[in-house]
Amino acid sequence: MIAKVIVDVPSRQTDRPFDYEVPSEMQSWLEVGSRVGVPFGGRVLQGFVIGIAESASVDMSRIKPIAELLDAVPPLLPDMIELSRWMSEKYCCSWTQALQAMIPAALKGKEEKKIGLADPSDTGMLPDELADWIGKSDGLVKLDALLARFPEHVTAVKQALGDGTLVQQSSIKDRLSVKMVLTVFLPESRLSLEQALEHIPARAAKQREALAFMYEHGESMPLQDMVQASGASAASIKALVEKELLVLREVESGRDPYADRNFTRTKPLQLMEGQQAVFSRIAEALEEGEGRTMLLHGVTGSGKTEVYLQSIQYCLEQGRQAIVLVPEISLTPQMVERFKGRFGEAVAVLHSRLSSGERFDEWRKIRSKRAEVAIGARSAIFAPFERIGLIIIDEEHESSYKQEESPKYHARDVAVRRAKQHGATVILGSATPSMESYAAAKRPAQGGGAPALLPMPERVGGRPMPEVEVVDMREELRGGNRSMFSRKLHAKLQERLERGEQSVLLLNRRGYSTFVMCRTCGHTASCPHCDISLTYHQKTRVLRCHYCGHAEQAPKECPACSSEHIRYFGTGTQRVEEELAKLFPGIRVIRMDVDTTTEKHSHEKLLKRFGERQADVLLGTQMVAKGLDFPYVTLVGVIAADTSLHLPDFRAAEKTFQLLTQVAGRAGRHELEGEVVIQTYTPEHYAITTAQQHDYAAFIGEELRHRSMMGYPPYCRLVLVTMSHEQLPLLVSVSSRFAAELKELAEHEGLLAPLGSGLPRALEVLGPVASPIARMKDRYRFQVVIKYRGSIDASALVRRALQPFTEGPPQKNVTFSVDVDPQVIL
DNA sequence: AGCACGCCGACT
DNA sequence: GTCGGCGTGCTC
Repeated sequence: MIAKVIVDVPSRQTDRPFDYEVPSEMQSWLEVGSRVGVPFGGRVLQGFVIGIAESASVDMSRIKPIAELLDAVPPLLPDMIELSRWMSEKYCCSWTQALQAMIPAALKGKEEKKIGLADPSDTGMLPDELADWIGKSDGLVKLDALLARFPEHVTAVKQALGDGTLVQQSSIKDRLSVKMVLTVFLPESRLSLEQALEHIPARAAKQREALAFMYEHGESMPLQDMVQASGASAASIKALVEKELLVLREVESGRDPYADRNFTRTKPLQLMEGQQAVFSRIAEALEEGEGRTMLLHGVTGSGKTEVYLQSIQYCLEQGRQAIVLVPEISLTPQMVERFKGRFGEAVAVLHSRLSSGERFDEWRKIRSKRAEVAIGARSAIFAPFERIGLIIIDEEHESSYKQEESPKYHARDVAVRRAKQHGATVILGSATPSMESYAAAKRPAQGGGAPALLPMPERVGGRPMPEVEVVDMREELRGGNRSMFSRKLHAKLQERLERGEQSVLLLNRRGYSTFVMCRTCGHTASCPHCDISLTYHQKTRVLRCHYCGHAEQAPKECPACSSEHIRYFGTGTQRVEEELAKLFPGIRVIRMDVDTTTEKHSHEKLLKRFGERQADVLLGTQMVAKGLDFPYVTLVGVIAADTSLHLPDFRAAEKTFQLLTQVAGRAGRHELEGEVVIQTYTPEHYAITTAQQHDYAAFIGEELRHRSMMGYPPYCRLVLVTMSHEQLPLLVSVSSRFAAELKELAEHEGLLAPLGSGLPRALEVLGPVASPIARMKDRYRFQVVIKYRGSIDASALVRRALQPFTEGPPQKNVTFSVDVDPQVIL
């Protein structure tokens, strides 16, 4: 029995199956999808079994046996092997990268070398210390631990391994990094609270409080939580520990963060007419089970989530499982609560804030069939279910569904593919669908029938869309108002303050713009290794590069002209905050931006405070636009709508429209009516006028016209190839040779001929040109963009064009990075 | 990706 | 005369 194994080396030369003999004792356990440890080029590596065959495809004498089987239950299912193959082809990544993306990080095994004496009685020429050390730990010791302990004996160890005194044994060790958390316990033999309190001085009120709190709460609690919840200081808890009234111990970090919470079970709600119509269409598709994709276009507040919940219910009743993808940012405890409330323990939650152990636990819940619904961010699309019936992608237009590291997959596209394998239905939900999805849904389906578009144009309860006012800031300036607040927004904020209602202010600014500039000569601090400005971190007064991590002290004087007039440009939100404080003395503002949300959970904490009405204004960047639902928010203000409109990105208008629509939907979701004020310098731009009217159809009409004119998606597709090297001349020559190779291949396939009647070609190769970030980590970067129409397999073309550069020996140090369907090309 | 095998400069 | 530099080539 021969296993075809993909070995964990992400290089083009090893990106193919290798044959291994399956030892007889493994034969009944090993399956397609098993994870194994195999000898490969003198070491042991992790690999995935992608196939099982009777005989090998190379000479038997070269074949080695599998060293170990790493899991009792294969972490991958056969359909996922096929999916990973498809991914590696479509996204031009190695097969092992695609496979690795599908399983939790905890299952990324690494080789661990151990050594021991070949003959326990023969220590050969080993120094005594070494022999003692090895002898003490009955048999085998970790090689790296030994070398760390006796760095001076490296050569002796090598020699002993060479002459056979020592033997080496390798195995694959999972990196199940377990986080330990300081936890407070009640002592096992404990006094009653009354008795215990007698041991505490009467004046130590904090200690008494803390103890009482602990008795009330139960057995144990993480120290951090205890401090927060009881208001006791760590010092007073320490005092209690010293008195042996409490015990402090390190325990494995909170597995199943939701285990101790009681979710109130909810029943399906009565669907409104609009919801019902959509639900019936989904139920139909679920009945058919033909792997259809449908676009649920529902305005904000139209009750999409209830439709999701009932569709999932329907799917589960069919005996199939469901996956729900949401953008990371909206995967909040409230969101989780809605799903757990309906489906209880059958829900597994996967998101990046879990520790790798917690993630692994949730994943195992799915693999062992204890969960039937998986909800999570992008990578939850790989939830190891066996019979998927429904995949829901909420806010499908969100760019976070695209992974920016290899494999650079788009969860939406992977979902469509995976659904085909399972005959599952895909629901793409959004108030502002992406151009790609909308165009695809409008296209007549392959099998004919109605377009796969499910509209939900009305809000639940017939609540009106909020009134949106657009303020022309040029007018304000002409009227002598040089503040960043228009008179209208100022007046409305004042009103909210007087009425005790809340406001959300959005400073529409993509990326981080905290930089340093000399006001005398205009010099800006930039990274010495990358062509990019350094980001200023106010707290530490450090300038840092986002790409390579380079950090330096913020200068007191300009390095170029020695001027002391250095301007620190804050996040922008800081300036708005200052201005708010000036205009409305005593106003309580919560600022949410990269500066205030770096710490874990800070995001949730800030929102929680706002929800508890501890502030009048929530001020922030993009992140305030997503998924908030606070009943007392009756005003949403956009400080400057056009900041993202004029970026050199063909999606700038789409992103702006989505953001404005999204943020406008935050107002007046409950009894109180909401108002929205958008400030802009280009009030006539269609992205702004259509957002004001809540008119997606008008926006998309105009935007599609532009895209068609300029030849951008969805009228074509793109592949971005970025090459990098330390030496510019070499990079220039390699990148042009690559572009030439592409053109030659395309020419040969007849793709470069004009399509006739003045239409452009089926495929164009643009570049090479310097990348937008022309240098990163001391490497120059050039890019080539492939623009193509129709059903050309551009990935295959790129892979073929890449061959001479990866197989041949010359200049193999030029690294190629391929991004299929890139989010940004400029 | 590693690690081994293989041909040319500064050291005991 | 040897140790070791990392250039190319293979790994079932």
